[in-house]
Amino acid sequence: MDIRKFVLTTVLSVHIVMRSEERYLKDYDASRFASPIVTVDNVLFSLDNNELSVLLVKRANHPYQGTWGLPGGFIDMTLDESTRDTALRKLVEKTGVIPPWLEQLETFSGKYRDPRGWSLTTAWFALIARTDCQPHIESVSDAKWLPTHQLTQQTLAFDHGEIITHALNRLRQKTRYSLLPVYCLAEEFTLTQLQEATEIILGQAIQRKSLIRRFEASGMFEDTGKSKATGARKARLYRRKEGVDIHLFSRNLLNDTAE
Amino acid sequence: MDIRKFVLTTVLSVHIVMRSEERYLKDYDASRFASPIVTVDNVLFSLDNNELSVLLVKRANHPYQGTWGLPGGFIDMTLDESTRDTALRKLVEKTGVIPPWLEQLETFSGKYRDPRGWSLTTAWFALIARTDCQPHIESVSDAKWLPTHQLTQQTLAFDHGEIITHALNRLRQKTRYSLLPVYCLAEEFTLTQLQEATEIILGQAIQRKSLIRRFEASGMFEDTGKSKATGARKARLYRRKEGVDIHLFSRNLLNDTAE
DNA sequence: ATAATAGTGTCTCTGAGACAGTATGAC
DNA sequence: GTCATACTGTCTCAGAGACACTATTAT
Repeated sequence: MDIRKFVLTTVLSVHIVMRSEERYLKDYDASRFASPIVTVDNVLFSLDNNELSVLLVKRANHPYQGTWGLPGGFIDMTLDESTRDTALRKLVEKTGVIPPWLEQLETFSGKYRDPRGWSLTTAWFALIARTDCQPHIESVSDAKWLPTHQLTQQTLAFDHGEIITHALNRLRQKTRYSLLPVYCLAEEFTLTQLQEATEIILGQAIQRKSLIRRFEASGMFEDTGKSKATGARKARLYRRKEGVDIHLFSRNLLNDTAE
Repeated sequence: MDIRKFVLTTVLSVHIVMRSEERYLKDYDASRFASPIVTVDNVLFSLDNNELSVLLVKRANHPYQGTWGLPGGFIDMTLDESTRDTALRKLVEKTGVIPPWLEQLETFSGKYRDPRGWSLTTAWFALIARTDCQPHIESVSDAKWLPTHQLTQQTLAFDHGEIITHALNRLRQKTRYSLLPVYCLAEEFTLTQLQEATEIILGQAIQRKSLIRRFEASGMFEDTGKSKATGARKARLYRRKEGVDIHLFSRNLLNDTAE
């Protein structure tokens, strides 16, 4: 960007109208000012078949009609109290359930990212266990899971490919200093499942011992008392404690791998 | 939020109009749909007099006329190619210079945060050396620096107090795993200045030795060959290397202090 | 010389990496 | 018993915390 034009920009002289705020608000017409197109999009990740996938929906409307894109849409100002509500509403429409992890990713904006004109989308990043949403998704014909390693082959609407890449980086980074991948697992899970989830996301093996140390130090989990057979010795089943926040560690895993 | 209402929400039946995307775009009228009020705000931090301060401007217009708030405003869709441009344009208006650090913080949205109605603001987080912008700011009567420890006493427009709190948390967190505070220093700086900046931001003393280890390991800086007298032994002056990205460390400082 | 600030050497301590060793359960 | 998977013990190693030590310069 050429920033010199900004340096030369002078402060606009402000026409101060002297009237009460009350009266000002009464007369205020939100449609007076040209406004960008505002949407909300979700990057929902899930694990299955040793793959990390992202949920896509086929666009029913223009622009990019028929192209795959992220599940999202316009804010419903009567239903939604914030863009978080919009994100949740759209996710529930497509998956039938509330994802156990939802955080704001980043807002993408620009003159050229939407053919209709200047646009802005607040992107959210979510995790879910595949089994918790698979039945609902299979009932909808216009939704599919895209394995992230096929991202480059798939043409996507708008800048959704770029948004997914940002979300992937965030997921990988957070996996190095938290146990975020548990939110991709079923309610009750084994340490081996958590290890596999972590390894799929990071794309490389980790030390089980390091995972166990963190698991215990986090204080986030409790033993269900149950165990699960997987062909050999039975593995203990854990669950997340009620109302416990995610624990952030002060060191990263895999700190040899350059950032 | 009551999420049951979302679970009950059914997918709207989509009226698929069969016409070419080209024709669709030609007929597209962005003002057809109700849209939230969209703005961009900046949280600009700076250090002076052993204090971390944030830049505020007195609002010239309704709503909150006369109240202090963050420097920001509407997107100019002809000037700005993205909200980053909007953020920069507003910062240059108020400070006269481009800040050496600018990153997106978060987007705040909601039905009630602006009395005019449903609104959304993309907040940006910036750092600058006080000396680089002080002359310009002093020439503008409607701008001031608010020391962050006085945040609770100051009434601010909209949810700007909350936004500043988020930015502060981000700054403190990043200071623990990077050398972000250098962006609050002049072009040429001493290690002691960097240490003091870090300590002001974190609100506690750090080990100079740890800072030096990180400083050397980061590869971000070069010796200017010059040095600066401060009353006793002269301190070496360093500067940031041209075009070098910020280095992220794999461990945090102060990891005793609970997250 | 003294005081003050700049910078070094080196020990401890935490937690990740590595990997050998033990436990459990299906067959 | 064997074999596969689950789990533990314990060593090494990087880098933060702590703090004593040396270096430089104005007075």
